[in-house]
Amino acid sequence: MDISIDSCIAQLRRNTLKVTPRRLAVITMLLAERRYFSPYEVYERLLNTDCSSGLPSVYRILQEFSAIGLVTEIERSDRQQYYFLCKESSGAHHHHFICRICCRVEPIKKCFFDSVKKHIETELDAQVESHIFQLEGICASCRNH
Amino acid sequence: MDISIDSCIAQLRRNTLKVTPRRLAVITMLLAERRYFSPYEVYERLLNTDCSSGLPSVYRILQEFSAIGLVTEIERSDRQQYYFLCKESSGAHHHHFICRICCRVEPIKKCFFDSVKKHIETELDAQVESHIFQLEGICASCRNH
DNA sequence: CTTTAAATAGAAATCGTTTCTATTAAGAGA
DNA sequence: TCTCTTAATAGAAACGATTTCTATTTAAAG
Repeated sequence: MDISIDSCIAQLRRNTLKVTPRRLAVITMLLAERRYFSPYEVYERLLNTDCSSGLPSVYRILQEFSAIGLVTEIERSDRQQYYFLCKESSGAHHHHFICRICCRVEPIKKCFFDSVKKHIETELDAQVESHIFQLEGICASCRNH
Repeated sequence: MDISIDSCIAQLRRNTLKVTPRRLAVITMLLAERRYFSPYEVYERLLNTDCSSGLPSVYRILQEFSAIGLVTEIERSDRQQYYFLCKESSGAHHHHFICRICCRVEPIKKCFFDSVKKHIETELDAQVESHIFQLEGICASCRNH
């Protein structure tokens, strides 16, 4: 099943979050452009539209969306918040590739962690519980350009 | 070669950083306990010693150390700064395992990235340039307890 | 419609981090 | 060992991302 405004609305309802114009505006924006945004960028984009939100509201909306898995947070070296709407909406564990040119994010279907976990646990004699894995580079579209 | 106060001092000299009591105090502290610290924690520990530093100085010292590769920064979900002194001082690319109990950090000798890079590049038709990889769990010492 | 709890605005606070300026001290050279 | 230059440090202040607070508005259940 592909992600759409309707599936997002359904996800809000499933989590008893009200379907408000501001929330829809944020979702619509994230759906239109599949890249990551800072809360301030979202705020800026919605300014001067009929569904602009205050900056604190944007923060809250994005945090709520993140809490229900509607959006995903990524890691950046500036240690600030960035969110995007992942096309891999199934909720299955996966990782992301971020294009440093266009800031779009691609899900990586295969997680290689299981195959190396045992090696690492043996090497360290530790119990590995979680991992962070994220890739950066240049995406197909930006390369052919 | 193992890491020691002397090898740290040599590294300061190599990078024309002066060997000051405050810098030595930070190094000594990080050497004694191989876990990660926030700048504030370092500041706190040095308070009421003969080599205490102001908080801005601690931030600067840790940033300088990080810039010359003497300390390493880790990622945490609270998006704040944390540094530790890695026993793997060779400078070769490697990753880290963080114990969520004792906050100690272990280097992982083998990086599995090269073996999966091609798979990912083929899957995405992208050029992968860098990656973040970090593990968390319970270390050997904390498990046997 | 009414009602109620959730959502939002906007101001203000918070807090990790950085900047600024005056002072101190490391260490190179005499 | 002494002097001098420049880097290091202290402490106050600023900064800026994020959160909190309170009053107001609104979604949506009944």
